[in-house]
Amino acid sequence: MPELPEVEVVRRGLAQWVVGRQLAAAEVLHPRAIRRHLPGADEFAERLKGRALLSAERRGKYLWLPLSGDEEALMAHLGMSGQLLIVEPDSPLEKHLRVRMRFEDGGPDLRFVDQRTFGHVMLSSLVGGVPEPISHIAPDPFEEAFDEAEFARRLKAKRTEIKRALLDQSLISGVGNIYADEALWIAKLHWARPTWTLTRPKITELLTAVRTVMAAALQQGGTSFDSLYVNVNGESGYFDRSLEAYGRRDLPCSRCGTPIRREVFMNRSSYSCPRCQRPPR
DNA sequence: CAATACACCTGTCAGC
DNA sequence: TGCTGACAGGTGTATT
Repeated sequence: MPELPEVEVVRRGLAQWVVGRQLAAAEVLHPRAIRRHLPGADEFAERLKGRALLSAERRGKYLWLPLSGDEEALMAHLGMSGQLLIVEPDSPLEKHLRVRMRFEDGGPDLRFVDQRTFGHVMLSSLVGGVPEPISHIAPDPFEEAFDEAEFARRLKAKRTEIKRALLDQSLISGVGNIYADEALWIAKLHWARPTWTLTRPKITELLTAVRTVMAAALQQGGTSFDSLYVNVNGESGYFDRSLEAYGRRDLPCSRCGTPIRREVFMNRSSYSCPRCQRPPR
């Protein structure tokens, strides 16, 4: 479940179902799932044993659960197809189960399931409350720490296109391919618009669009085109019905009726309205 | 330094 | 029916 709204849906599920509980055992079923945990699977499992999960935190698309004891956390990134599921301990093992965590209370497992294995989990120290491996990730636009003036300054200093900048997690985190296209559609900006030509008011408008579309998506439980994108209980979100650009090739723009076009940019799809979002000269 | 191309995976679907 | 190629919500690393 990848972009910010979908990850936030998962964070809320974790806060409800695993925070406050004590881990009994962790089992790594696929080494690739912990490839960023350099000490390896045995150390990962040993270090988790007996630790309590204190809270559920998120920055952009990264999740972490601070642990009792030392200043460290269980961190997760869902990649393209990762899921964190809460399931009864006796329920059948999922086909793509990568890491299984069991609890002292005998209650539901926390399972990391990931078809494509682009996601990962690891243990990491906390630096200023944030996992050390994501110190290079910028705050997301819902955080107190997000500095709009700083974002605007860095954006204008770039020599690249606006969509590439929106997807740059070191500039602003949490935005992915769907919500980048949706926010650009709302702000009537073409994906190729050079960052340095944007005025400060237009940048503010774009940021408002990013926050608006992500907040709306969160209210609908996120965007789910298929069963890969589900909350901790396996349920889909409904925001796909509200998308204005993404995935709507040849369908009429809701503002002007012009068919939405699909173009390839950065080796992935970009959807936009040819009339509302004029390409730069 | 900054910007870009590519690799990393499994699965589904359209077209032949 | 296969088979092939395109495509899928992301990001770390290597290369310019």
